Amino acid sequence: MTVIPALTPDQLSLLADAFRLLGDPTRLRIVMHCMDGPRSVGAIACELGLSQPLVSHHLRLLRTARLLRAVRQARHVFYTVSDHHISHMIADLAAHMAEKTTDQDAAQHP
Amino acid sequence: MTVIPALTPDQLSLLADAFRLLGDPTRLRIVMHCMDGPRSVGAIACELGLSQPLVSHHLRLLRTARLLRAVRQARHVFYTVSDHHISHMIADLAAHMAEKTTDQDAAQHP
DNA sequence: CTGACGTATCAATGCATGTTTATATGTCAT
DNA sequence: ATGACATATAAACATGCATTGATACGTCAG
Repeated sequence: MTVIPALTPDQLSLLADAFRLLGDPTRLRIVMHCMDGPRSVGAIACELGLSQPLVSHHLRLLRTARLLRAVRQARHVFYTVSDHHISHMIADLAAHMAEKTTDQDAAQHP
Repeated sequence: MTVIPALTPDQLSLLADAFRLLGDPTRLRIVMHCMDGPRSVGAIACELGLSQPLVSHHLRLLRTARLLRAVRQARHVFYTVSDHHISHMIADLAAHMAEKTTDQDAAQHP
């Protein structure tokens, strides 16, 4: 029973957008990969086995939503998780999933 | 730079699913509404101005993903957030959004 | 300036999913 | 059992979006 600070419709929309962006496995992998330190677009594409345009597209979405931050360095653009809240939240939930892999079929109807 | 406990593909998928479910504004409203205490399907539909089948459909998804927990009581089925991690995570990010509503257009390209 | 490299954009496609309408299942009173 | 209420399911429709392939933009070396 946690108290929520009564969001405006705009804030709710932003919050949902953040969750929605993290809801795609490809994007989630990208974000989590950027949590280990700054990564260039090409490095992400290579290390995760994704096409470069796809990575760039997702990075644009994540950057626009301020989940990732871009820094240009010579010809490369390095991406980092922009906010500690984001990293912590993902890490917490990831840990929670990692320990609680009882994984019994979750389809019990009341 | 937060460390992630190296998820398996299954765990990654589950994590992304959780985020994806929270990524829909309607579902997010439902979940946040259930954080104030147990709510029946009809109450949720009425108080959030949604159709009953739509609420039931979303509740099914949230229940299957173990984000919400259902308890039958007479003719009513009450839904609650099943895990403290979930509530805390949403509350934290909601607070983070609520304070950081500078809301300048986030489209600065490097 | 020209070429090579890294990144970003664009158009097209195919699949996933949120919503509605109608109907079924289940539970309690009389 | 019958009727009323609460919830769940099904089919149909519409929309959104992830992915690909081709191409354009920007940056540095020679």
